[in-house]
Amino acid sequence: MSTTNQSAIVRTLWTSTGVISKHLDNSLGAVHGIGLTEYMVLLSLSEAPNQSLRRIDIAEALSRTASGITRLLMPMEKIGLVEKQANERDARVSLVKLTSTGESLLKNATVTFEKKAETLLKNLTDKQTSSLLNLLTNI
Amino acid sequence: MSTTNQSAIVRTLWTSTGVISKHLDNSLGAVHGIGLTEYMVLLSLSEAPNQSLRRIDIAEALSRTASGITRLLMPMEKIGLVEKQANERDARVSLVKLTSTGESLLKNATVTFEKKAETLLKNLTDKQTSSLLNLLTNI
DNA sequence: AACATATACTTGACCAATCAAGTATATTTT
DNA sequence: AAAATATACTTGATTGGTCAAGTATATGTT
Repeated sequence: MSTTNQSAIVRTLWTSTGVISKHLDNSLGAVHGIGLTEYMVLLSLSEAPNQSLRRIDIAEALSRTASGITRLLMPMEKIGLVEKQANERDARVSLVKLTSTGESLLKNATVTFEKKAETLLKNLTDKQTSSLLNLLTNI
Repeated sequence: MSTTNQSAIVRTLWTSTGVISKHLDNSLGAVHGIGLTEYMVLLSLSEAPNQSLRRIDIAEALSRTASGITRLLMPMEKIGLVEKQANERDARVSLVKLTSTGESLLKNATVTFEKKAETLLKNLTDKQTSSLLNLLTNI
């Protein structure tokens, strides 16, 4: 296989993800006042044990830097979507926990997210969708 | 099909593209001093007739705003990768043309790009690769 | 011909994220 | 136990991008 094919994948991945992300970001922003990255933070927290994570873990999960996460969380904390918690065993870490406010916002935002995702991928058949998901997780 | 599946695609698309983009951006930056977006600009220009495009067309191609493109091109012009050209028929447009410097940098950068793309997608078989490309272009 | 609207860009103010450096705490080595 | 190193985070400076508003030119309408 020529590398050209793989380059083409990366290129298509980059452009299509760019378009998709912008649409989602705009929808989430307009309807719920949060960006796509913030949505991903809430999602990560909701799936974590005790709905709380260390900042680094969030950074890792979203492929962002620790400082990026610090800055991202500040306004989220201010509007009460997440809250800080100390870690008893390690004074360096400050855990981030999903609040009930954050949880209910996430629930609503997920409706928007899913609706938008559906329209963005409406060109794919059911079979294609699951096959695509399968391939992507293999990367 | 549940929308959950489509959400999962978008999510996977977002995270994996994020990781991939960062790797490519770092490689291109370290080796050739340009970012991934700049690489995409050069690529678009190289494929355009007369290797020149209007700023808007670049913006369109990369899903960026016109002002974003203006700012992106400034340093590229300064280091001689692209050059401004007037359009005789329409004084509003300022065409962007790939220079020979830009072209040769693009050629080198493409080697890096393809090598990196190959290692990033090494988990996929040939069949999977073409099937993935096929699905992505359907979006 | 004059006026209104649309298009192609640029600029100022802002935002999200990065990197490099700094602080505080934990862990490992000697 | 002390010193060196590693980890978790924060902060200042910078970058890449956005949006809103402005300028210049082109096109459509009366």
